[in-house]
Amino acid sequence: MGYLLKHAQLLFLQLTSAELEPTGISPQQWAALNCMDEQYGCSQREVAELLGVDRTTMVALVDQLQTKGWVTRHPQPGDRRKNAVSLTDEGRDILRGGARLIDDCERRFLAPLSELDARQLKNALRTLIAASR
Amino acid sequence: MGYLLKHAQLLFLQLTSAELEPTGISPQQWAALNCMDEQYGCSQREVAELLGVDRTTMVALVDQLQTKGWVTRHPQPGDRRKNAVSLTDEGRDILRGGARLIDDCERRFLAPLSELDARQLKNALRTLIAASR
DNA sequence: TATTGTTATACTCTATAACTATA
DNA sequence: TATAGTTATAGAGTATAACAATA
Repeated sequence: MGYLLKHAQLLFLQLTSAELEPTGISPQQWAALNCMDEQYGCSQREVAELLGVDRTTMVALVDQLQTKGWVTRHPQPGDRRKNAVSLTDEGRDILRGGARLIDDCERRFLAPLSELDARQLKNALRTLIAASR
Repeated sequence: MGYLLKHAQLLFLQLTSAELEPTGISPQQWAALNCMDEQYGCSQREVAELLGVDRTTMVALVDQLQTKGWVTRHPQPGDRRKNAVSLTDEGRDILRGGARLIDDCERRFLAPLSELDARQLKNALRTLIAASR
């Protein structure tokens, strides 16, 4: 089981990394943009929790995205300790472009399986992850 | 898909790491022992290939296992560049003990799924990995 | 010339501890 | 006293380059 999960994960990561490489964004950066878009105006802390990374790791991640001009930080009005992170227009473009490429990766990755098997695989993984909380 | 694979892999790794911790062996070390046992007398290079790690990484791995007295290195008679790695009696004991613990982890990990779903999950992952070669 | 094992080195990803500013 | 963000630092885990021994 350990071997299967590790190697499947590595294969998909390599696929998406290669596909996103020309756009200058990493899979992790894309995942961060995706969180920020879905949860508009949420704090760095909340994005970190959704991604499952440490809040110190999040600092560097947001730094990178800010340097590229894809996100902005502003103190939240209600609680000035928190940085609300939100996407710029260019960030939204990058997010959308990346989503197309990642969807394509997923289609190719799952191509060896029937549509039913692919759906069941995703459901099984979702069940295992949800059960561990 | 990336999220699902990454987090499922991480969960299982944490489970096995914690379970093996008292025995002083890591999941990766156990996997190495398992390869060496199945492919008796094979070279470091071959084990590295099966595990999917670099040959330089393999050196440190075998160093650790040798320090603990679980494996031995001897030049292969046919090709003296190669180190045949094989398990000591104690290494075989560790391998067997670890196998019991890992089986137990897998049972607990897959418990939220029906037996059929668990079997299909493993088959799907195997298919995806095999298709990528 | 190519391959195996080795070493030294560096890079990536991540977490821990200590600091600041706010609450 | 506790929390959000930050910084510096250290620890895994990994790969790259160069070298010796062997083929």
